[in-house]
Amino acid sequence: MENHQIRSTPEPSLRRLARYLDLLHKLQKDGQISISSTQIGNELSSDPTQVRKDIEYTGIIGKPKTGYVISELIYAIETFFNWNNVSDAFLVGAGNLGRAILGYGHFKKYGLNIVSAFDVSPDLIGTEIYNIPVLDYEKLTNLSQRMKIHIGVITTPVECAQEVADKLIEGGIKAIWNFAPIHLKVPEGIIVEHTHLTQSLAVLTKNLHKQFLLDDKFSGEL
Amino acid sequence: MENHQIRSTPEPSLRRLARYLDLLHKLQKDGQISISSTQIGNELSSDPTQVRKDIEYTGIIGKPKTGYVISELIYAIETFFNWNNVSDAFLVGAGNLGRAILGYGHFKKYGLNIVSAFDVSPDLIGTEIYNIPVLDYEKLTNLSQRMKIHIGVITTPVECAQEVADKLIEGGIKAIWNFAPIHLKVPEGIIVEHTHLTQSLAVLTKNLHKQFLLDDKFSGEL
DNA sequence: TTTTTATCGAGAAAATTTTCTCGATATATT
DNA sequence: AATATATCGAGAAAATTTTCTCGATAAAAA
Repeated sequence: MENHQIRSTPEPSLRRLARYLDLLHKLQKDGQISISSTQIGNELSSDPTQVRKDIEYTGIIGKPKTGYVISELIYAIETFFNWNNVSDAFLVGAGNLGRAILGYGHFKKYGLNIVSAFDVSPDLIGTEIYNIPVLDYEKLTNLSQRMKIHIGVITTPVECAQEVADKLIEGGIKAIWNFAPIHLKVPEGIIVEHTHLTQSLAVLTKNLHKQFLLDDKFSGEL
Repeated sequence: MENHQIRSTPEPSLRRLARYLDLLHKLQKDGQISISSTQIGNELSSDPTQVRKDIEYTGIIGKPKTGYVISELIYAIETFFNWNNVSDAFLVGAGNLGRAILGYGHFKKYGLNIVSAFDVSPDLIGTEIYNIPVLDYEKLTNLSQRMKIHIGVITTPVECAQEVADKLIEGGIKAIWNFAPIHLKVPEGIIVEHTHLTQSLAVLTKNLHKQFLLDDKFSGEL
């Protein structure tokens, strides 16, 4: 009973694959037909071998000398992430960030279709944001059960995030994309992806700090 | 000339440290005085040894049996990231996402103070968003030079991101927080932190997919 | 047609990150 | 005061991820 898990793709590879996809869409628009790992590496400042290893996870096989056909590679990555089948999702918390996410119309290309937003504010309930209706938070559990929604996006203030998560799970949700800066406690088998911007800021400021030290200027200030 | 680099903190550790800080602020508000790596591990479902290793990077030393004094640990993490010294920053692109970031008032606690936003839209120029003035994009380079701004946040559409980055660098910016889904080409020594939500979505959907397969339901659909 | 060149894929090696182990020690309990 | 307990920090071991090496091969050039 040691290790029966499926050999799963490393998380860094998953993140890089998403970036390759962005690049591929762009190059395809520019009319390019095929691409090598070397070129991807050049474009994204990463190592060609690593690019090949990442791409291997999608199952596609390239050709020596030419690399991969862009359209096939796009299809392989999308299939790998199952982004050809779009999942409906609910978003809870129609504040600034929620609004920004509702306004970003491209998630459908990444398998996510937000069908309703929920909020407690009477001013918002009944309105539409970018054609997505804002409904009463009280109806969340009932609706997600009836509509068989599997993904919930939490963009509420941190104080209510755990309660919202509980409600979502009660309504049958399987995966939560959490933007509130709190670690959600969820039962086994529920997926949580925690996206908090201060984490990125931590990396940014630390690197900036390091760079300043390397530059040997500013050292007095730091 | 092999490896003269400063032994730098792993990026996953940086991200985790930011999460510890969130937790510590919360527990401090609840009146707790000290905390052990075991408790942090329980709260965030991570390994106590890993928590200790992460915390070691900040230089603080804990006590057996009791752990760390929360206020001291907060101070140590903030100092580690240099978040006690707030840096002024510019944001370019006052659309949905830009607005959301301007509206999130807590970045000051994480060392980032956005002093102005920039946009090309005449409707926006001259207005204020959450008390932050929106200025004409044309004035970007000039102002960032004069105000000695070192950090730029890009929340424009993907098409203009590279051009904006070039302008920011021309204006003397050292670090860019990029939300546009494109790999920016920048000269050596410029820090870029690329935050793109589809990367998180990649991880989320892949895990969800895997979970569904484990559950052995839905396999027909997938 | 033969040679050259660019790139793939696979396995090995290196580097990094996480997890394990354990002696030391501060606090609580007997 | 002596004993028990929880936790730290440091070094070792394990696991994971990245990078290197190289034979095979498809396309282009000679």
